[in-house]
Amino acid sequence: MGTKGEKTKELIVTEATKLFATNGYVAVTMKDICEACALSRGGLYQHFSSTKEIFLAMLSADKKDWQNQLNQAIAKEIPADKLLDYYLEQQKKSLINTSNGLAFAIHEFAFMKTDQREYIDSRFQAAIEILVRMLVYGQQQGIFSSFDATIMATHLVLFFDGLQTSSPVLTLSEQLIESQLKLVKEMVLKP
Amino acid sequence: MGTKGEKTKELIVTEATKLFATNGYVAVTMKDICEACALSRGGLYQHFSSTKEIFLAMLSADKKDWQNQLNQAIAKEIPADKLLDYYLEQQKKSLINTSNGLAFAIHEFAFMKTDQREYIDSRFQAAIEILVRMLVYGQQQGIFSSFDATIMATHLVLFFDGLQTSSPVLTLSEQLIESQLKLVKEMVLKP
Amino acid sequence: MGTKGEKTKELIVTEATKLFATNGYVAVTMKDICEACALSRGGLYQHFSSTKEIFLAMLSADKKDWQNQLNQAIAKEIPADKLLDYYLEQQKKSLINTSNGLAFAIHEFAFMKTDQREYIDSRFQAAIEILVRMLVYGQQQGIFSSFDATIMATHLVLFFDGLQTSSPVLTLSEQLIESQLKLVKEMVLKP
Amino acid sequence: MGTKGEKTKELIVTEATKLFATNGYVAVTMKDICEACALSRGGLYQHFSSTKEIFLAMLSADKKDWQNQLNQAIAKEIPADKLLDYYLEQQKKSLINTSNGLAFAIHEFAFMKTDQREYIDSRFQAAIEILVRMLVYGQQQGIFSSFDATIMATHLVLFFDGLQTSSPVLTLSEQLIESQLKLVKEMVLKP
DNA sequence: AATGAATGAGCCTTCATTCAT
DNA sequence: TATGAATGAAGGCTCATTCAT
Repeated sequence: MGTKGEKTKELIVTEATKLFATNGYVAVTMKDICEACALSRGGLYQHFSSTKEIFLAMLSADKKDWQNQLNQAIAKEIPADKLLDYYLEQQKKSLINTSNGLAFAIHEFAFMKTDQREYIDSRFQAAIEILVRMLVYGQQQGIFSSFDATIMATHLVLFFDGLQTSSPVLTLSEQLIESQLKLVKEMVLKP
Repeated sequence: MGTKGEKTKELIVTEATKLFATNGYVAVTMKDICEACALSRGGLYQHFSSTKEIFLAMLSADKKDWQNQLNQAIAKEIPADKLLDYYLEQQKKSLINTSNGLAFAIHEFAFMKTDQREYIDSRFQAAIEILVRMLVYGQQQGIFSSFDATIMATHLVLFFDGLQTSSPVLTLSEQLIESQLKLVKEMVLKP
Repeated sequence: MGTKGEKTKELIVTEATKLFATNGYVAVTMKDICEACALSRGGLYQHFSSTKEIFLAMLSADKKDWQNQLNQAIAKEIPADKLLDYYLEQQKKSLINTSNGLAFAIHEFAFMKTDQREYIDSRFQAAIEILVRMLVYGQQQGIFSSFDATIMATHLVLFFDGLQTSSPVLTLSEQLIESQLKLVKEMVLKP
Repeated sequence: MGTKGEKTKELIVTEATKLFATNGYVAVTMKDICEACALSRGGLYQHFSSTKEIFLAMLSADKKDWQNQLNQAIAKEIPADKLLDYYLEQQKKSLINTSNGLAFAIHEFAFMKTDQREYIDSRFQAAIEILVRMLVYGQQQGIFSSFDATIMATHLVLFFDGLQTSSPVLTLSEQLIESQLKLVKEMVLKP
């Protein structure tokens, strides 16, 4: 039922997420988070003792969102081409979202905290698995071209990763994004 | 004839590059660079007054390398498929190179120093242009599939960017890399 | 009821004032103040983030003292010649006070921080106004000579300013000071 | 006949004087002077090994100017009231001169370098002596009021010192300066 | 739970000064 | 004489972290 402590924790993660999205991982200090939450030093430390902890808390919350997205889409048994559209739509949305620095922050986190590599690897694998499931599903329905689903999924994950990570840094036109999404569709769908 | 000052500058850029490749951009301090060069604080500051300056010096040196690579490959008038192989080979090399954190460091730099966005944009555009030239060349020779060269080039640049940036973070198997390169070849070459 | 923070702030201003009086404005570093207060770097910075801030805090405290002096003297409705004596006495006191470097420190501060000129101007004006009030008062009582009160007040303020500022620098004999005060009296009082 | 070395020395003193007048004494670094003279570090140190040395060189050059001014005025045997006018005119000139920070710089120097107190004292005495000579001369001519010449001279020197030192710091109107000069005249001249 | 004062470490930056050339 | 590379010391500032209240 959400004790006060839990609410504060949520507040912290929410505010910190904004900061990470805007400034990346390393640049965010405990002090920044204190200020963003209007919390004192001691108050913050009561709940988390480092930005790393907060970042991890954010990631695991995020993961659940991902899984939910997947579950919902699969549960609906939508035709594969609609699923693809949905997937691309999701990617587009988070590309356009201004505060998309999160993708970058995650990279940064992974780079700095080598001890978290396993965790990052598992996220990567999870992203691929989801796509594989979708691609195989489309091939079974005869809608998608024949290709090695794992290889293609990996390709797409890496591609979108590049796109997401570059988006806060490069000026990517709406048109560029559209044409890239169209290309992906052509790669996946049967001609 | 290479004054003492110029030599020191080169030394600094060289040592700093290693540090950036290993630790990313933000994590490298002027102090680190001092130590790596066995130079005193003041000695370093005589030549560069911030890591940003050093990073930019490194980038512009790097840019020249890129241009040289292009010029050499084009000058040799090699058949398009060989050129593609060469390109993929280059990508693979820098993927396997342990100190490939540079790709990440550049992203980090771009993210932090928003005032350098133009510069980063121009690097991105330059990378695409090179590829476009190669792709069109292959299409003229009838070796490459018919596709919009600019869109495909953009796709590949973003994909390899994702790959390069992820490589120091994820455990990418040799096999995974190979299969991805093969996929790219299939996308580009006529069946 | 005087929180710990406020007490520390007062301590800082007190100690810093001593340092400014002894060494002038520019020569005093945050480090010096730390040491004088037996406070760590961070501890000091919690309260003030520059010597400028501390100096301004000191000045505003000082200003109140001035105003109080004025109020007290005026409230007592003392005859004008006694008021003059009191004023000269005050000047003499702060001349003899060893740590009178404060007058110099204020000049130095004003010279360095041109953005504080308004503040310094207002202090100058305030000093003149106080004197004008006293001089007019004495003229109304028929005790002071007839002169333009503002011009004379300005003259005296500048003169005492020169005297105060010079006193830590020049070896001014007791006798010299006495004769100067006597001269001022002759200038102001009716023969 | 002005060797190269002497010319460089003069250049250094000239440029440094400008810097002192603008920034005061402490704020001027050897580096600043190097740059102002377009001279290398080593080049500057060849002639002077500290700002203190340069400042002293400047002061002694300045002293000669003062003496010359005196000699010229005295030699011309001008009536005392003209001499007074001339003196006041000189004061006014240097008050209006923008770069009048020199007066402040000298105070600062005196404050910091307590070991130079004797030197500063002698300057003060010299300034008084000059005035005394003038005042006595005027009294002998029956043009000046009767007052203790030494005391009045001291008063004027301190007053103008306060004025000169305050001028770069306070916004002193032309009118204020005029009225002060007039007051001084009234104090000195017979009614 | 929360506050905010205090500590101490670490990096940044600027200079005076020296020295080989 | 003059150059400019290099040193090292001094001070500035910001944080993570702890602790008494």
